[in-house]
Amino acid sequence: MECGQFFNWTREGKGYRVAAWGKEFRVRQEGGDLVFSGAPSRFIRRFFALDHDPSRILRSMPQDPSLKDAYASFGRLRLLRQEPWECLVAFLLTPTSNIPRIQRNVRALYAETGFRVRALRDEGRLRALGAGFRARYIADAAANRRFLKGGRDSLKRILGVGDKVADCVMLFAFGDYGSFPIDVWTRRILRRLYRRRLDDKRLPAWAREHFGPWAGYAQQWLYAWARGKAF
DNA sequence: CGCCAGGTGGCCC
DNA sequence: GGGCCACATGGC
Repeated sequence: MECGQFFNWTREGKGYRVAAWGKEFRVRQEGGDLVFSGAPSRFIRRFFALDHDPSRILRSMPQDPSLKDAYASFGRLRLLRQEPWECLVAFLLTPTSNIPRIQRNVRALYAETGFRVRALRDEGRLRALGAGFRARYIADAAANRRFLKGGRDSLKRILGVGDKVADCVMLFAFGDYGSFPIDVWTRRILRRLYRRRLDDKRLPAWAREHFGPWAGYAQQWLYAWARGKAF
């Protein structure tokens, strides 16, 4: 919940209230159990990707000390299966923002519009909610939902969708688990730990190749690990 | 107050 | 295709 892949939640008691796939439900972790209410278990298992096997995913990658360390701290996280439109709207709010602000913007947008397309076409309203220059991106996306398909090239026709946002939507909503989104953090990580001399432009392809078909998990472990370290 | 933030589009050459 | 830079605002 807190590792920056998904933003539409609030803390509630010992757990979270979550809004996803047009539903609202509660979850909390108790030891190895996931306790929930407000949604069917079938949905919960799928959303939280409980069918994924993190240790097997780790073993599918080339091992190195940094990756093992990141896995030791964050290996229990899962890549959630997000609803594509909700995921796109959230990540259109991310450029040159920060996690607390993104989450606040996502929650305000959800509270105000429920992510309904008609409401999100109103750029002025989005600005009033604090989206800043990103308001235009979302208004454009709402007017061009036909490009929201499981393909990078189609996604990138939406204003505000570049390599990074496209990779996030492919990874978090379309199940392209080899996707390795490059942002300031993951760029820093890859440069410092793996490929100091490689062009920025080549990093996404390099990471996909290096970590393999589950590279997205490596990305998420390393991201969570580095973010807590003044890396 | 100044720097940075899960980048991108639109210029310029 | 690469190198700038504005974008709108909050966190720290």
